[in-house]
Amino acid sequence: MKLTTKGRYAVTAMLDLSLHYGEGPITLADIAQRQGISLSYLEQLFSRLRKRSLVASVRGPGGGYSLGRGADEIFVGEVISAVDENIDTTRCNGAHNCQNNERCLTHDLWSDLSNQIYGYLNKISLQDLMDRQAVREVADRQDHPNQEQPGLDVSSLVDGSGDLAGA
Amino acid sequence: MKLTTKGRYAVTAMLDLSLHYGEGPITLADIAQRQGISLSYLEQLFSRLRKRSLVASVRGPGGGYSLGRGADEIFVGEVISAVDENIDTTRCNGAHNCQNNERCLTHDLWSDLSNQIYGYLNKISLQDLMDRQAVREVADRQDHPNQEQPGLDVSSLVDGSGDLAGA
DNA sequence: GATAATCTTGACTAATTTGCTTGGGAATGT
DNA sequence: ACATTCCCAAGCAAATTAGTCAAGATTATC
Repeated sequence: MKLTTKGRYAVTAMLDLSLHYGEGPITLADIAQRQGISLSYLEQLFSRLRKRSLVASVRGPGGGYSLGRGADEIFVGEVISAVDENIDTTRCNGAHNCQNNERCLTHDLWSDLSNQIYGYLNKISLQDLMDRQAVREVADRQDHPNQEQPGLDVSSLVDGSGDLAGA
Repeated sequence: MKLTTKGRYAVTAMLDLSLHYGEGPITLADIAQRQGISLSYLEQLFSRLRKRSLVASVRGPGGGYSLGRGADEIFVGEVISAVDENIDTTRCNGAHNCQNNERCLTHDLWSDLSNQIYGYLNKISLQDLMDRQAVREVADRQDHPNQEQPGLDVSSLVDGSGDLAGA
């Protein structure tokens, strides 16, 4: 289990896709601009995401990428391990051909933790993240009712259209 | 939150210290040999661990390092963030001065996840890892009573000293 | 006090990974 | 045809990892 900025980019891009689900294929150029990631780097990441069928692609004009499954069926752990995919085999591979028992034991302790983290991340779906965020925003608004919501509350002051009620 | 081999080395070394708790100070040379990490690299890692008082040091002959607190008071998240300690400030720092709202939103989603992972790791102590490992080993032995336990069950076959009963 | 063991610090370096660029394709809607 | 998009591979600069080397500081022991 590894967790670096590379994985963050991948998860961020997948979240971007999730947020635009239903708008048809999303081009990498769009994601690149929105998330501030270089287009070619995204291409590399999506090449790996596609191999794991975490995304589906449509070529040609009007083409782009969309989620390979529903946002509630794609888990953060999958996304991260898709782009990490290293042939590392951590020194003491298999954890049973060590030099001495002591070393094996500590390695077991680590791999135990690693498995825990991985299991944890494989329970969090993209949908979960979006849901929790939505919940949190509502909670924040209730906690700070006086606080300015730049670009949002202005319109509700100008007219009582209430187009934010459902958001 | 970052999770790399660097953090793994740090956690592994701390686990090594935990396993030898009560034997007085442990030298880095010992850890280096047992865990297969270079001495100088350990020195760098322990320099940071010491600054966070996760370890205590004793100089001179017979000196070495020991845990700064009890193994049940040191959490994996602390150890990892101690050695990562980067001045990164992820592009969109503070998450509130972004170019557009869209980008901010996705970054919030990521930082939400990052906080979750961090919170998770900060609940797992070194003691927890050792305990769970011990529990798992017992469970394994009960699940596979016939299976050879190399280096362990031989002695119990030879004599009935039962020195493993308490382990 | 001399000596050896050990931590402490800093500068330097090789190897690897990240993040990106460039330059070409291949597919496909218009 | 043409523009738009995915696809792919080579290469490359910057950062990070992992390690070496060298010089000290502290302290137990002889």
